[in-house]
Amino acid sequence: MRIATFNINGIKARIEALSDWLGEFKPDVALLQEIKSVDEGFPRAHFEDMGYIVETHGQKGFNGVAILSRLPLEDVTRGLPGDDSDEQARWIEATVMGAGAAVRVCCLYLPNGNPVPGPKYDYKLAWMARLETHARSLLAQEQPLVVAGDYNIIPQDEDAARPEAWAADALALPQSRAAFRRIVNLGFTEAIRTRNAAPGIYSFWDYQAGAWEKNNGIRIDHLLLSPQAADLLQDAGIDAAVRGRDKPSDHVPVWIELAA
DNA sequence: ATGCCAAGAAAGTCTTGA
Repeated sequence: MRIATFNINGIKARIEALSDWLGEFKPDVALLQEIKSVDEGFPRAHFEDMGYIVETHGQKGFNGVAILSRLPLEDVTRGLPGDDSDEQARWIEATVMGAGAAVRVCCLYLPNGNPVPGPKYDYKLAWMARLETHARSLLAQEQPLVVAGDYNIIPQDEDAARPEAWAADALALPQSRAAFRRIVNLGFTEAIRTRNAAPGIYSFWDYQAGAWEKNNGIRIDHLLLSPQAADLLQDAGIDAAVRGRDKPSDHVPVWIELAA
Protein backbone atom coordinates (compact mmCIF):
# COMPACT_ATOMS: atom_id res chain seq x y z
CA MET A 1 0.00 0.00 0.00
CA ARG A 2 1.49 3.26 -1.15
CA ILE A 3 0.49 6.28 0.97
CA ALA A 4 1.60 9.84 0.25
CA THR A 5 1.06 13.17 2.00
CA PHE A 6 1.02 16.30 -0.15
CA ASN A 7 0.24 19.91 0.76
CA ILE A 8 -1.11 21.05 -2.60
CA ASN A 9 -1.63 24.76 -1.78
CA GLY A 10 -5.06 25.07 -3.40
CA ILE A 11 -6.95 22.41 -5.34
CA LYS A 12 -8.16 24.84 -8.02
CA ALA A 13 -4.62 25.98 -8.78
CA ARG A 14 -3.16 22.48 -8.54
CA ILE A 15 -5.67 20.24 -10.29
CA GLU A 16 -3.40 19.68 -13.29
CA ALA A 17 -0.14 19.19 -11.36
CA LEU A 18 -1.86 16.92 -8.85
CA SER A 19 -3.53 14.83 -11.56
CA ASP A 20 -0.24 14.42 -13.42
CA TRP A 21 1.50 13.28 -10.25
CA LEU A 22 -1.30 10.86 -9.32
CA GLY A 23 -1.14 9.34 -12.78
CA GLU A 24 2.61 8.81 -12.56
CA PHE A 25 3.14 7.88 -8.92
CA LYS A 26 -0.15 5.99 -8.56
CA PRO A 27 -0.47 6.22 -4.78
CA ASP A 28 -3.17 4.04 -3.27
CA VAL A 29 -3.85 6.81 -0.78
CA ALA A 30 -3.13 10.53 -1.16
CA LEU A 31 -3.48 12.68 1.95
CA LEU A 32 -3.95 16.28 0.83
CA GLN A 33 -3.63 19.51 2.81
CA GLU A 34 -4.50 23.12 2.05
CA ILE A 35 -7.19 22.26 -0.46
CA LYS A 36 -8.46 25.84 0.13
CA SER A 37 -11.94 24.80 -0.91
CA VAL A 38 -15.31 24.05 0.57
CA ASP A 39 -16.48 20.44 0.18
CA GLU A 40 -18.94 21.38 -2.59
CA GLY A 41 -16.19 23.17 -4.51
CA PHE A 42 -13.78 20.23 -4.60
CA PRO A 43 -13.53 18.64 -8.08
CA ARG A 44 -14.72 15.30 -6.76
CA ALA A 45 -15.87 13.81 -10.06
CA HIS A 46 -12.52 14.51 -11.70
CA PHE A 47 -10.68 12.33 -9.17
CA GLU A 48 -13.44 9.71 -9.08
CA ASP A 49 -12.93 9.36 -12.83
CA MET A 50 -9.26 8.62 -12.05
CA GLY A 51 -10.35 5.76 -9.79
CA TYR A 52 -10.23 7.47 -6.41
CA ILE A 53 -12.71 7.59 -3.58
CA VAL A 54 -12.82 11.22 -2.41
CA GLU A 55 -13.37 12.34 1.19
CA THR A 56 -12.96 16.02 2.00
CA HIS A 57 -13.05 18.26 5.05
CA GLY A 58 -12.97 21.74 3.60
CA GLN A 59 -13.58 25.34 4.53
CA LYS A 60 -13.84 28.58 2.62
CA GLY A 61 -10.65 30.25 1.46
CA PHE A 62 -7.91 28.44 3.32
CA ASN A 63 -6.98 25.27 5.22
CA GLY A 64 -8.94 22.14 4.27
CA VAL A 65 -7.82 18.50 4.03
CA ALA A 66 -8.83 15.53 1.89
CA ILE A 67 -8.21 11.82 1.37
CA LEU A 68 -8.09 10.26 -2.09
CA SER A 69 -8.06 6.45 -2.05
CA ARG A 70 -8.13 3.67 -4.62
CA LEU A 71 -8.86 1.22 -1.79
CA PRO A 72 -12.11 1.09 0.19
CA LEU A 73 -12.44 3.48 3.13
CA GLU A 74 -14.34 2.89 6.34
CA ASP A 75 -15.14 4.97 9.43
CA VAL A 76 -14.30 8.41 8.02
CA THR A 77 -14.21 11.10 10.71
CA ARG A 78 -13.60 14.84 10.42
CA GLY A 79 -12.06 17.30 12.85
CA LEU A 80 -9.43 16.79 15.55
CA PRO A 81 -11.16 15.84 18.82
CA GLY A 82 -10.72 17.92 21.92
CA ASP A 83 -12.28 21.31 21.12
CA ASP A 84 -15.80 21.50 19.70
CA SER A 85 -15.41 25.26 19.18
CA ASP A 86 -12.51 24.81 16.71
CA GLU A 87 -13.87 25.75 13.26
CA GLN A 88 -10.65 25.20 11.29
CA ALA A 89 -10.61 22.24 8.87
CA ARG A 90 -7.27 20.59 9.62
CA TRP A 91 -7.99 16.91 10.27
CA ILE A 92 -9.62 13.93 8.56
CA GLU A 93 -9.08 10.25 9.28
CA ALA A 94 -10.26 6.96 7.80
CA THR A 95 -9.50 3.26 7.73
CA VAL A 96 -8.00 2.04 4.44
CA MET A 97 -8.93 -1.55 3.66
CA GLY A 98 -5.74 -3.01 2.19
CA ALA A 99 -5.55 -6.50 0.75
CA GLY A 100 -3.35 -7.65 3.62
CA ALA A 101 -4.26 -5.29 6.46
CA ALA A 102 -6.49 -2.41 7.42
CA VAL A 103 -4.60 0.82 8.10
CA ARG A 104 -5.98 3.78 10.04
CA VAL A 105 -4.76 6.94 8.30
CA CYS A 106 -4.94 10.47 9.70
CA CYS A 107 -4.42 13.48 7.43
CA LEU A 108 -3.45 16.66 9.29
CA TYR A 109 -2.63 20.27 8.54
CA LEU A 110 -1.01 21.52 11.72
CA PRO A 111 -1.28 25.28 12.38
CA ASN A 112 1.66 27.43 11.27
CA GLY A 113 1.72 29.40 14.51
CA ASN A 114 3.40 32.62 13.39
CA PRO A 115 3.80 35.28 14.59
CA VAL A 116 5.32 34.40 17.95
CA PRO A 117 4.21 35.26 20.53
CA GLY A 118 0.51 35.66 19.94
CA PRO A 119 -2.84 33.90 19.62
CA LYS A 120 -1.77 31.94 16.53
CA TYR A 121 1.13 30.40 18.40
CA ASP A 122 -1.10 29.65 21.38
CA TYR A 123 -3.51 27.92 18.98
CA LYS A 124 -0.67 25.86 17.48
CA LEU A 125 0.49 24.61 20.88
CA ALA A 126 -3.07 23.90 22.01
CA TRP A 127 -3.72 22.00 18.76
CA MET A 128 -0.57 19.93 19.31
CA ALA A 129 -1.69 19.11 22.85
CA ARG A 130 -5.00 17.87 21.42
CA LEU A 131 -3.09 15.87 18.82
CA GLU A 132 -0.99 14.26 21.55
CA THR A 133 -4.12 13.23 23.44
CA HIS A 134 -5.83 11.84 20.36
CA ALA A 135 -2.68 10.07 19.15
CA ARG A 136 -2.34 8.36 22.51
CA SER A 137 -5.85 6.92 22.24
CA LEU A 138 -5.26 5.83 18.63
CA LEU A 139 -2.00 4.09 19.58
CA ALA A 140 -3.80 2.26 22.38
CA GLN A 141 -5.73 0.37 19.71
CA GLU A 142 -2.46 -1.31 18.70
CA GLN A 143 -3.26 -1.34 15.00
CA PRO A 144 -1.44 -0.16 11.87
CA LEU A 145 -1.74 3.63 12.09
CA VAL A 146 -0.28 6.41 9.96
CA VAL A 147 -0.54 10.01 11.20
CA ALA A 148 0.68 12.12 8.32
CA GLY A 149 0.56 15.59 6.89
CA ASP A 150 1.98 19.09 7.00
CA TYR A 151 3.16 19.29 10.61
CA ASN A 152 4.63 22.77 10.20
CA ILE A 153 7.49 21.55 12.40
CA ILE A 154 11.20 21.50 11.53
CA PRO A 155 12.16 18.69 13.91
CA GLN A 156 15.90 19.38 14.09
CA ASP A 157 18.43 21.86 12.70
CA GLU A 158 19.51 19.38 10.00
CA ASP A 159 15.96 19.58 8.61
CA ALA A 160 16.61 23.12 7.34
CA ALA A 161 19.16 24.42 4.84
CA ARG A 162 19.51 27.60 6.93
CA PRO A 163 18.51 26.67 10.49
CA GLU A 164 19.63 30.06 11.80
CA ALA A 165 16.89 31.72 9.73
CA TRP A 166 14.26 29.61 11.51
CA ALA A 167 15.57 29.72 15.07
CA ALA A 168 12.89 32.13 16.33
CA ASP A 169 10.12 30.84 14.06
CA ALA A 170 7.04 28.94 15.21
CA LEU A 171 8.18 26.02 13.04
CA ALA A 172 11.44 25.52 14.91
CA LEU A 173 11.22 27.06 18.39
CA PRO A 174 12.26 24.71 21.21
CA GLN A 175 8.69 24.68 22.54
CA SER A 176 7.38 23.62 19.10
CA ARG A 177 10.02 20.92 18.72
CA ALA A 178 9.36 19.65 22.23
CA ALA A 179 5.65 19.31 21.49
CA PHE A 180 6.47 17.33 18.32
CA ARG A 181 8.91 15.11 20.20
CA ARG A 182 6.31 14.39 22.86
CA ILE A 183 4.00 13.09 20.13
CA VAL A 184 6.69 11.03 18.36
CA ASN A 185 7.83 9.63 21.71
CA LEU A 186 4.41 8.18 22.41
CA GLY A 187 5.73 5.33 20.28
CA PHE A 188 5.79 6.52 16.67
CA THR A 189 8.42 5.96 14.03
CA GLU A 190 9.13 8.94 11.78
CA ALA A 191 9.15 7.16 8.42
CA ILE A 192 11.62 9.24 6.41
CA ARG A 193 14.34 9.07 9.06
CA THR A 194 14.29 5.26 8.95
CA ARG A 195 15.49 5.50 5.35
CA ASN A 196 17.70 8.58 5.31
CA ALA A 197 19.57 9.90 8.34
CA ALA A 198 21.49 12.55 6.40
CA PRO A 199 20.84 16.30 6.50
CA GLY A 200 19.72 18.12 3.37
CA ILE A 201 16.40 16.40 2.57
CA TYR A 202 13.47 18.79 2.40
CA SER A 203 9.75 18.84 1.63
CA PHE A 204 9.10 22.60 1.29
CA TRP A 205 10.81 25.39 -0.62
CA ASP A 206 9.42 28.94 -0.43
CA TYR A 207 8.23 30.53 -3.67
CA GLN A 208 10.30 33.61 -2.82
CA ALA A 209 13.95 34.50 -3.38
CA GLY A 210 14.74 31.47 -5.54
CA ALA A 211 14.53 29.05 -2.63
CA TRP A 212 14.14 25.98 -4.89
CA GLU A 213 17.04 26.93 -7.15
CA LYS A 214 19.24 27.46 -4.08
CA ASN A 215 17.89 24.31 -2.37
CA ASN A 216 16.97 26.52 0.56
CA GLY A 217 14.38 24.10 1.91
CA ILE A 218 12.92 22.76 5.12
CA ARG A 219 11.47 19.36 6.06
CA ILE A 220 8.05 19.87 7.63
CA ASP A 221 5.84 17.16 6.05
CA HIS A 222 6.03 13.94 8.04
CA LEU A 223 4.55 10.44 8.29
CA LEU A 224 4.43 8.98 11.80
CA LEU A 225 3.91 5.22 12.06
CA SER A 226 2.56 3.18 14.96
CA PRO A 227 4.67 0.12 15.83
CA GLN A 228 2.21 -2.06 13.92
CA ALA A 229 2.57 0.16 10.83
CA ALA A 230 6.35 0.43 11.20
CA ASP A 231 6.52 -3.36 11.07
CA LEU A 232 4.91 -3.15 7.60
CA LEU A 233 7.21 -0.40 6.28
CA GLN A 234 8.98 -1.34 3.06
CA ASP A 235 10.19 2.02 1.79
CA ALA A 236 9.84 5.77 2.25
CA GLY A 237 10.88 8.81 0.26
CA ILE A 238 10.37 12.41 -0.80
CA ASP A 239 9.43 13.23 -4.41
CA ALA A 240 11.42 16.47 -4.51
CA ALA A 241 11.49 16.69 -8.32
CA VAL A 242 7.81 17.69 -8.26
CA ARG A 243 8.90 21.11 -6.94
CA GLY A 244 10.69 21.85 -10.22
CA ARG A 245 7.67 21.36 -12.46
CA ASP A 246 5.24 23.92 -13.89
CA LYS A 247 2.81 25.57 -11.47
CA PRO A 248 4.14 23.63 -8.46
CA SER A 249 2.95 23.68 -4.90
CA ASP A 250 5.58 24.96 -2.47
CA HIS A 251 5.46 21.49 -0.84
CA VAL A 252 6.23 18.12 -2.47
CA PRO A 253 4.81 14.63 -1.83
CA VAL A 254 6.31 12.51 0.94
CA TRP A 255 5.45 8.82 0.73
CA ILE A 256 5.68 5.37 2.28
CA GLU A 257 5.16 1.85 1.00
CA LEU A 258 3.53 -0.57 3.44
CA ALA A 259 3.14 -4.35 3.13
CA ALA A 260 -0.60 -4.03 3.64
C1' DA B 1 14.01 41.54 10.02
C1' DT B 2 10.86 41.20 6.44
C1' DG B 3 7.89 39.09 3.27
C1' DC B 4 11.00 39.16 -2.80
C1' DC B 5 5.80 34.65 -4.33
C1' DA B 6 1.43 32.48 -4.48
C1' DA B 7 -3.51 31.60 -3.59
C1' DG B 8 -8.21 32.92 -2.33
C1' DA B 9 -12.01 36.14 -1.78
C1' DA B 10 -13.46 39.68 -4.21
C1' DA B 11 -13.40 43.63 -7.19
C1' DG B 12 -9.19 46.86 -4.12
C1' DT B 13 -6.52 45.15 -1.49
C1' DC B 14 -6.72 42.48 2.11
C1' DT B 15 -5.44 37.71 4.71
C1' DT B 16 -2.71 33.74 5.02
C1' DG B 17 1.14 31.14 4.47
C1' DA B 18 6.25 29.57 6.43
